[in-house]
Amino acid sequence: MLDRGDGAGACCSGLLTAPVDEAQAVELAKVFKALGDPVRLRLLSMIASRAGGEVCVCDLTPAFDLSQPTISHHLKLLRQAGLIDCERRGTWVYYWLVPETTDRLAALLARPVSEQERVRGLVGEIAPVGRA
Amino acid sequence: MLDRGDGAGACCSGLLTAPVDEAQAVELAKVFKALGDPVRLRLLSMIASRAGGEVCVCDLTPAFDLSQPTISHHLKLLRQAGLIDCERRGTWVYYWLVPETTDRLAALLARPVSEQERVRGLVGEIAPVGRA
DNA sequence: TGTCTTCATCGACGTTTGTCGATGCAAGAT
DNA sequence: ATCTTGCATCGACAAACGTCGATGAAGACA
Repeated sequence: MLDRGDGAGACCSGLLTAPVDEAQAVELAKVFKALGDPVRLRLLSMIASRAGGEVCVCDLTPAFDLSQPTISHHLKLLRQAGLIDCERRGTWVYYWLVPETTDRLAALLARPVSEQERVRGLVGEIAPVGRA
Repeated sequence: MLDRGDGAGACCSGLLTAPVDEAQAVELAKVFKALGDPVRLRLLSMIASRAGGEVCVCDLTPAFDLSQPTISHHLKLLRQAGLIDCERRGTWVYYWLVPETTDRLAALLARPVSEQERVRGLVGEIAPVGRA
């Protein structure tokens, strides 16, 4: 999932600049679908914003008015989408963000700078990327 | 939906830097859920990547192996999520992207630059934002 | 060994979703 | 006025989803 092995092709093309093919859309939809639930969004946000970068499940579960199996189920979906990963250490299980996945989503939703200029007006604020 | 009227508060906080509250998560989940379907992703991509910025429904429907009411239903969901908008001109209906919504999603999924440096190694490539 | 705690999996249930055919509505064409 | 075309809405149905209680598995501890 979220294969980045196709070089500069589909990986970096962006959702908004060229039509995505069906296979790509199926893979992408899985990740967006994982984000399409309030509980999972809050879980991801809690995990990602954690200071140490890790959260124990025992700290996540009591934050919701849901049963423990339900939280476990949502964490599984987030993990299958490649958004988080986990590890068992002794009695507890710790989850952390996979930033590469959210980075890729952000890049897919971002428009080229040249297109943003048409709406906003902050061209001079951004230094040219690449060669200075 | 996607109200930006709360100043610099929830609008720009970012999903990954601080835990989102429940109301915010509910609103955001609607948008991500709209993206969580391969057909809708392809529709959005086809609309957004269109040269003139607009697409007639009559150009979208034959691109899928689905019935016309189904395409119409998906377009409605995308519109309710604030991702696209439409207008009837004579016989035809034209759809276009609402870039503010995708911009906001991209910003929500983006990490602060300082955090990206820990993973990648291109600190010197990026000029400091704000004061030079 | 046995017990306790933490978390995942299972089976079930009601709700939501994606899809279809049938129908309705708006706007041009005849 | 009538027909035709383009698109939305309606009603129905199977599949997927979110949730729960019950159960299972892994590890700590006595």
